[in-house]
Order: sequence, then C-alpha cells, then structure tokens
Amino acid sequence: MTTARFESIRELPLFGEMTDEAFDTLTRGAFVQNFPPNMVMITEGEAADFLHIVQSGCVELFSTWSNRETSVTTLYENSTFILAATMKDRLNLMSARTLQKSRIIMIPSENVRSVFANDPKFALAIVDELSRCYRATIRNMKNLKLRTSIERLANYILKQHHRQGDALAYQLPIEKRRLASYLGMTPENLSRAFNNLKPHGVMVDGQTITITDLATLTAFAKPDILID
Amino acid sequence: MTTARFESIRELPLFGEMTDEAFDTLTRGAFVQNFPPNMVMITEGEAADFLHIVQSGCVELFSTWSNRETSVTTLYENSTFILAATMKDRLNLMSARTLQKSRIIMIPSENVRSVFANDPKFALAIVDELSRCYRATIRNMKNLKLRTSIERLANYILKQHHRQGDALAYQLPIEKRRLASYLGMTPENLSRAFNNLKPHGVMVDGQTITITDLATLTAFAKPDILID
DNA sequence: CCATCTGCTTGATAAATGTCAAGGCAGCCT
DNA sequence: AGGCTGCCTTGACATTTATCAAGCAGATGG
Repeated sequence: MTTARFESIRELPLFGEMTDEAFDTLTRGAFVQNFPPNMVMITEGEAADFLHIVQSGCVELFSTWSNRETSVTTLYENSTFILAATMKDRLNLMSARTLQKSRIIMIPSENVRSVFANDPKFALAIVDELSRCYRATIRNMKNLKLRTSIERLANYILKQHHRQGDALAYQLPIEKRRLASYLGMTPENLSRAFNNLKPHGVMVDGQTITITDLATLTAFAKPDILID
Repeated sequence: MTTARFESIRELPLFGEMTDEAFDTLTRGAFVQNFPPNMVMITEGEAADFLHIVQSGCVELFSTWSNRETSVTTLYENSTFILAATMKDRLNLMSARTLQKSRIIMIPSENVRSVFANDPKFALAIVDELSRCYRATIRNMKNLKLRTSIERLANYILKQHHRQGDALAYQLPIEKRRLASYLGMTPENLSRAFNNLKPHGVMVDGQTITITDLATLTAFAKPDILID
C-alpha cells in the first residue's frame, strides 16, 4: 500500500476529499526527500516535473534577475508549491531553497493532471488552492505598491502577532535579511525601519519582537482585510 | 435560445471545450451590460457575484489604500476578471473601472461554480485561466521587486513593441498616468524615465513611442522570459 | 581558548523616487 | 474666438531608499 507513506498529507485540504483510489493513483511514483538547510531544490526556468509539499521544515521561494535576488514567500509545514506550473506544464517562475532541514513530498506533475481530470473533488481542491495562492499574491502586490517600507514592516509585525496567538512578544520566524528581501528592502533599511517603529510601539532585541503599544502600532499600520 | 446572445464568448479558451448543455446552464441568468468610460463597475471589498468578461472596450483593475491608488492591470477584449473571487465566493480584492465605453458580459458566480462541478473540460479551462493569471501576477511582482523604474519602463516599451507586431513606432494603449501607476511610479517620474531612455534608443512624442535603436534598448532592458 | 565567520547594526553618503508648484498644450464647450 | 479643463512636463526641493564601509556580537570550529 503506497498510501501509508503519504498519510501525513492525506488529510490536507488539497487531498482530503478525493477518493482513496484517486489518492493511490496520485501518489504512485511520488516520493519523499530530505534536504539539508540552505539547499536550492528548484531553479527558476526548469520544467515543473513535480508538485511539492513541505512535510516538515521550511522553504523559501525566491527569484533572481541581473545579479539581484528577492524573496517572494516562505512556506512552512503542509504548504504546496509549484502548483500552477505543474497544472500548465510550464517552467518554474521561482526558485526554491530550504531554510532548515526539510522533508519534501514530490508528486509527479503528470499524476496531478491525470487525477485532476478524473476526480471532481480533487479538481475543486486544486482550484481552491490556486485561487488562494493567486489572491495571496495580489495582496502581496498591493502591500508592495501601496505602502512604504516602514508601513509594510508594521503590518508584518501585526500579522505575526496574530499568527502567534496574539502574543505581544514573539520570535521572528525567519532571518532579518530574508524578511528584508520579502518586504522589498535592504537589511540596512530593515534595521532602520525597526528603529523608526520604536515610537509606534515596537521593541526589538535580536529575533525577539515586543509590541509595547498595540493600539499605537495598529493606528500607524492601518491593517486592511483586503491586503493583510 | 439564450446561447445566441453569448456567441461571442463561446469560442474563448475558457468556454470553447465545454458541452452546449453546460454552456447553456452557465449563461442562464447571465447578461450583457454597457458602461460609459471611466465608470467604476466593481469596488474592492464587495462580494464577487459575477464572473466578468470584457466583450469590447477596456477595463482597469486597481486598488486603493489610505488615499493611495495603484493600477494592477489593464484588460482588453475577451479577458475575464474576478475569476478567483468567483470560485472561492470571496470578496473582491480589486476594483474595476472602464477606461473606454465597454460591453461587459456578467455570469452569475453560482453558475460558474455549479458548471465547474459538472463539466470536466470547463474545470480544466478554469484551472488554466487561474494558473495563467497567477503566473502573470508573479511575473508582475518580480518585475516590481527586481527592477528599477527605468528598467521597468524599458521592458514595458519592448513588450508593447512585440504586442504591436514588432512595430518600431506605435501608440501607447493607455494614458501615461495609468502607465505610471501600473509601473509603480508617479507621472512626474514616468516623464523623467522616458527622458532617461533617450540615450538607450527611445523617442517619445505624445502617445507615440518610437524605438530608434532596438539593440541598445534591448541591451539596457535585459528582457527575461521568466518575467516578461 | 582563540580565531573566524556570518548576520546585524550604524554612520556617512549617494541615488532613486516622490512632492509641490508652475506652465504648456491639446481638446472641448459655450 | 475665448476660456476651460485635464493631462503632461519641467524645475526645485524633500524624502525615501540604497550603497559602502566599519564595527559589533553571537555562533562555530579548531
């Protein structure tokens, strides 16, 4: 029974509703791979031969052009990536590297496309996931185009605050230089941006963020349900 | 026969492969609406009750936050929009306004979702369209984060050159202030960016762009198949 | 333990981009 | 024709952001 190896993903929204038969077909030829930290798994421009799922660890999607590099997003446990390129059988637009030791499940793209055609529940789940990624990217772009770097940082701090159970003090989940790249600025500028946020209720010590005045920070950040 | 009213879209990639029956179901309750230029048809934050298709004219998707506005994309004949929000039954993340007198076909979102479940060919077409939009947005974001404003303009000029049949002289399809917003800069800066491109082989007179040195412009712009 | 490395921070400076104000020009209306 | 109006352009200036260089601190490895 191949399914047993992929139990951990069977209950994910993307696979939860499909038939057992479809799930077996999907995972036939799939495999799990362990990667050390800081390993480039996928380089943009390559064919998208596999749908990837982060089983454990952490993966950064990034892109380069003309000696510049930018972080597009960071993925944690149970996230899928390379879905759009997989469905259209196109080249990857982004590269992927592990940030920590990570276990990645890889499902042949062909399987995804053939099961999509035969299992309506799976088809719906694919569309849900694609729509979610698309909308997340639109939000990301609005964030970049409508806000200054300090505003982006302020909203990032608020978002993490919510993600970490409304804790007023928490650890940054990624290195500051990667956060800087994600937010579209240089590490130097991120340092200064943290300093600029002091009067708006943010204290920083190493990886630890402390929100000293949530109301002031929120008033400054003006979070928006259509962006954040 | 309701279908007759929607003949013009029957052959689009999104609808071309589906059964006649499914197409009839889809367009039941759909309608065509004429809009004058510069009319806001959709405001971000509203529910996505209809899938929209531009039958003729031109539509800009844009977003606002805190008294700022940015143009996300411009759509021409046969483009669909609001697809992701339609499929997930969520709020629109972007607003839409006509730039010219436009005819828009509006299909109830419920129809799209129910036909999706019953017509595999349509389901595949939806995924294709969603993937295309997603990948276009990723490209857009890479463009914004990896290039300076002058580089973005140079690549925009090259892309239009190709879209307009490799013409060395052509008309800009949109107003400069909207182009500026799309490229993530102010109108004043766009003017200066055009001036900066003179030595790289670009001449501008009103709406007319003339590429005087394609090789130099291309060398400067460094277009990339994974962005442009 | 020291030496080294890497990521972070800071200051000084430069470059890119935005803001404000003014003026030009074309299209439009009366 | 004359006068609007809206868009674009230009100049002067302010702000934001990046770059370069230096130094610091914590982690790593002999």
